[in-house]
Amino acid sequence: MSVSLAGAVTLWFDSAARDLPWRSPDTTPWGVLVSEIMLQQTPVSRVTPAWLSWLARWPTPAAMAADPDQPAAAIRMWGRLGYPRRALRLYECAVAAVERHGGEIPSDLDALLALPGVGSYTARAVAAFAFGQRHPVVDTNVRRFVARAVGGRAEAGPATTQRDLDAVAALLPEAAADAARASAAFMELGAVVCVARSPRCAACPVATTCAWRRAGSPPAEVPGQRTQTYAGTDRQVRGLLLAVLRDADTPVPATRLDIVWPDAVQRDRALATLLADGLVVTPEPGRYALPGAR
DNA sequence: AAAACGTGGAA
DNA sequence: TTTCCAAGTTT
Repeated sequence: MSVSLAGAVTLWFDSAARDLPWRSPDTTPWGVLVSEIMLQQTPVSRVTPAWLSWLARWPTPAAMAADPDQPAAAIRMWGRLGYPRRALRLYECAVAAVERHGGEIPSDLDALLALPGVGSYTARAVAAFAFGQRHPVVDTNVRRFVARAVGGRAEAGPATTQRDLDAVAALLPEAAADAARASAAFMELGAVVCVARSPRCAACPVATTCAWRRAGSPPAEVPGQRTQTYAGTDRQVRGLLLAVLRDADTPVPATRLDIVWPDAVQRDRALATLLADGLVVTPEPGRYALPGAR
């Protein structure tokens, strides 16, 4: 073997990396954290404009924490990225940074893991991409790429396990900066070449050594998981309700919410979970608003 | 450990 | 038109 897997993929990354704004060398750890939270289950194409707007308005955690319109402003700025609880978590991260870390995003992995909405993936991504540390960064792209290139399987398991972390850690170069770069490269390859549906193996820098290809590109073992329809779910109703409040500049009466969904039982249930999540408040009986809205 | 949690674009 | 899927986290 002339060059390691990480080396080959990193070399490819050097010329093929997309020019994403949060990859700019002057991006702060806060900017990296914002990107990682936004990218949780949301495609790059939709995140990019939201990230630019977010950082323009709140260039630091302190700026965000001090904004008197929070957290309503965060929820509004979040727009339609989906999973709006992430907007709340990001605001809470800003507050935590100010209260616990002198206004900075911490570099320590355990301190990162203690931030709201920051799990195993996001904490390691920030530690690696913002601080250049050597940690396995394992997201769905990396799991899929490693499952194929190393494991010879068409698909990865359903969730990130300690085994996944260990497997990726074993692939990383020793030098921290190289390891962080390799992690970004693995993710990029999984995102644009080693994709889920029709992998573009002709464009892959490690196609000749890929265990899955060597095995004849066998199909996935399990056909597929549940289809998970969206129409008619509580999720859709929550989205409709929150959209009304996002677009309103004063607290709205219940009648404004009643019209977005005909089933009162499901509507009330969705509203109750929004209240429980802290995404909606009742400033006065019978009226609803985003938290902190003035 | 399974299920909840949004949204929109591509196939 | 329907299904798949996108840099996950939390309970």
